[in-house]
Amino acid sequence: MIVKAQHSADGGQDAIDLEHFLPYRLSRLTNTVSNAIAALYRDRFGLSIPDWRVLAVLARFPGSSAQDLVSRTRMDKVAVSRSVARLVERGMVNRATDEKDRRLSRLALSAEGRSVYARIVPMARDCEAALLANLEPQQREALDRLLILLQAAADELDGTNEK
Amino acid sequence: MIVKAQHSADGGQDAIDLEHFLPYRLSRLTNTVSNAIAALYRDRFGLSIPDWRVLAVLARFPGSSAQDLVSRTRMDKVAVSRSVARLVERGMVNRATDEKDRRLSRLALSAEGRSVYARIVPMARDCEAALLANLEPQQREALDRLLILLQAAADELDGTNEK
DNA sequence: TCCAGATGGTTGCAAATGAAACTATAGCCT
DNA sequence: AGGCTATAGTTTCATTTGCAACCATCTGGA
Repeated sequence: MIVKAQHSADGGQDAIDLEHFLPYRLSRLTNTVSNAIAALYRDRFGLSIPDWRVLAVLARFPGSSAQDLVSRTRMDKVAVSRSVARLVERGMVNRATDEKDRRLSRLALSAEGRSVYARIVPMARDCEAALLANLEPQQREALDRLLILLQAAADELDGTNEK
Repeated sequence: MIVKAQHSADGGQDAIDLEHFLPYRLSRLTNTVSNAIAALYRDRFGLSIPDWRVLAVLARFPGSSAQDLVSRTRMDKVAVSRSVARLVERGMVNRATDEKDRRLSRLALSAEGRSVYARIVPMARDCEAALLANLEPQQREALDRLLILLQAAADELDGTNEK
């Protein structure tokens, strides 16, 4: 049984309805999308979303270091370290120490990694296509612009609160 | 040092650039927003985002049961149970067993809870306003429509993969 | 050359999260 | 009434996550 809405003591104009609260809506949307995709990768290939991100970057930028992965995926460096370890372990990624600077690893997909990646790409594309299926071309452009603006505002917000 | 983009063996037209991949962009945006907000609530009031969501729903729907909270916040029932326990513990929420059905709890904000809530609402509004600050009114409407469409598509996607 | 500080990356630990098992109560069907 | 099934909510346990401490290597300056 769902309780009916009620106004708070002072009239309710200062209450917030989660359903219309932008951060909540974004969070809900992202969670739904991520869960659907995560299930897909996990069931078919035993990969997590972080794993997939690492593969995607290495497919495009072979020879990246872990630090490159951090900046390109915005993942935590610990998460990158662990994903890479898993993928090396499973033979999808090759790691070689850079000869010039022995602190960094040069990472790249193995043949196996490329093969897995090639099989995932269509699934990822299909997911994206399904999300966008009901949008007109101009709505897609609008979405693109909005996401850019929102991300910029969010970065601003994050930076402001920081210190 | 950032490695330059390279094409994969088969020409690269089947590679995915994370920066333009919608699920990744959504995830990134949501994480930025959530982290900024979480820091705000945590620093000022020691509340997590789940806690805040419970407060928000109880402010608007006093007398909700835990189950009502689950459907209104889309949180996991375990998360709801834990948030409620914390909030009761801290004196922000009152719990009473329903007399008609002794399985359910009737939850409501205490005076303290209302007071905390009243102080958080302006912060939440400010965050939302900051996000939307650079959007024209018609862009905000477009955003609203897009979020509805995307959420519907995401629900569809989720339901399809499910079984 | 050698030391101090910076950078790349991993490990350890503690908190957050989620699935599944469990307890308690209710409602239905005979 | 008795028992079966469903629902509300909590607890337990395994996994994930993130910070901070850590080790290794490099770089620049005395």
